[in-house]
Amino acid sequence: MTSASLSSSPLPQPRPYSSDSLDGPTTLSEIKQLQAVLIKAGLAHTRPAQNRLVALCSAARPPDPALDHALLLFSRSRKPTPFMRNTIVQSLANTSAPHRALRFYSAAHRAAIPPNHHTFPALLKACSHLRALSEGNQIHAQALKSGLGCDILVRNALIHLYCSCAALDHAQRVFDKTLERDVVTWNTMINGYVQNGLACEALDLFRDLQLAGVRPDEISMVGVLSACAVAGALELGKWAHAYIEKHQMDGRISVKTALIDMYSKCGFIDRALEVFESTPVRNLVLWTAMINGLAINGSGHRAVEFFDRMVNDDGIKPDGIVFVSVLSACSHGGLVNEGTRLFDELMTRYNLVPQMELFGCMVDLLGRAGRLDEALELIRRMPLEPGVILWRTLLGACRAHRNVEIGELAMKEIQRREPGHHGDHVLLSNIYASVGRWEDVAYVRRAMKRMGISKEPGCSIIEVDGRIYSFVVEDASHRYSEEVRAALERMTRRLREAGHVPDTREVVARVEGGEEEREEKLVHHSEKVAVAFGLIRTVPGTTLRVVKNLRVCVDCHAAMKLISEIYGREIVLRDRNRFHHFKSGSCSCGDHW
DNA sequence: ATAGGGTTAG
Repeated sequence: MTSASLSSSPLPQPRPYSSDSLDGPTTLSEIKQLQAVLIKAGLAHTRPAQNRLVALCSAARPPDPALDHALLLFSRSRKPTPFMRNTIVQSLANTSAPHRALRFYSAAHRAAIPPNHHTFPALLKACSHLRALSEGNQIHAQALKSGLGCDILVRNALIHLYCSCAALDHAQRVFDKTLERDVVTWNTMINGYVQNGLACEALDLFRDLQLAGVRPDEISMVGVLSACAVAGALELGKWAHAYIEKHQMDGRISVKTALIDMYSKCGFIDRALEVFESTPVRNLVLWTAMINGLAINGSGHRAVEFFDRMVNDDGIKPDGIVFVSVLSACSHGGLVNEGTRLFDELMTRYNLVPQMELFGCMVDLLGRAGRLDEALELIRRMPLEPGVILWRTLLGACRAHRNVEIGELAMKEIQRREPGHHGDHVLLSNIYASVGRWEDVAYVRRAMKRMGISKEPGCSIIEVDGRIYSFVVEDASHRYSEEVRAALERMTRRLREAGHVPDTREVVARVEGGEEEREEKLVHHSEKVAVAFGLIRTVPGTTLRVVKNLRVCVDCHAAMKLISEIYGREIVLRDRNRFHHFKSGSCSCGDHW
């Protein structure tokens, strides 16, 4: 094969900037041309030619037709090579039907064709995609039996498998027993922790990587940035950014994407925009990160603007994911008309079939805007069987708009599908509380107790001097240090002096507990403890950044506003869904969350 | 010679 033989066909041009190109190197028709040339030259049946053709198929875009062609080549081959076989397993593992990889392998296994150290990573990858822990365990056992259990590729794939299946203890065990770790080993474990929401563990592991004298690469840095995004750790994220620039690792679009995501999720939207504007070539994922950043930081109009820019200026076709972001921007910003327009275009202009999540966005959009009847109508008329999440979204909207009637209806639907989810009962209780129906509040709480439903403990983290401190509400005052206890007491006193009246409507305390006990619970809400800690550990005027795992309660929200005023501090509080920027006594969310 | 790890939502 010569390059001249393909010179008339349009070969993919080298990308000027990004190494994460969206298009594969070759199309199927180019592969077929090459194959024709090889046949004419009488080389088509040689091993290198067959290997090369299959490899090209597996790298082609769009992959599926090329993959079928690879399977054809394989079936017609008189003597398929292990390379062909492994490449096909690999490609099948990366499709939307990864179990085909396992089936393909079983056929070889039955024919007593031995696997090699490239077979197992591909099979394990298929299991990772399928979250198939037991199949993965079997393959683990086979790898050990084949004597390939020590191979670094196999071990890395095993770590990846266990992380994908949320079996972090298994992953950690394989990691610990892997003594000759390479950078991929570290990256797999770090990203595994991040993907399971364990940011602190991921960051600790990154420090271990450095202590072990391993040089982090771009993917290590993506992992660190994701961890910072999860934890809301801006200072560490800035450090990582500086490190990336110092070592010239900011060329990849995935690094830029991770930076945008990190700054957005740390509430530093201006820096996210700077990174975005400094990126010359943008793809869908990068745009999505930016649009989502605008969405969660409350810039609804700009999110829609960026979405239009992406489509019109860059000619990028949106997918379901970016639609989730832009529609959630619309619902937080109350942009009902824009949201409806986009939802229509989703089908008419982009030929996408809306999935459940997108109906969820629309229910949220209508519900938040107070158009509860329309939201209910949409759920009833949608072509899919509405999932529990849609009803839950509607229930949340009923809380915001104090609608008992539709709220009760939504709750019934939820209970039929998934009883025992604590948040639903809390929401219903809050709806009753918001209209003063205290007997019903008490009833819900008794029901929760009877059903043995407990509340997920609130947890807040705050970063001070590059270290992350986390505070969990469950074990109240006796677990705090003397320093934290005293700080919390002082802060509570100052709040009272400034006229803060505890608002216990959203406290789900034991019914027999009196008002005093419920007020006491409020004091110990984790975001208050984190802020009290931040107030004493940072110099006056420093912005406090807190990340909470649950939605912020009405009392904490009011308290934060007051704290921002009396202490002259900005507080950026990220809750389960969104940001609250407290400044001079008010909040960016306009008290709607 | 070719075969591994990463980014966006919920």
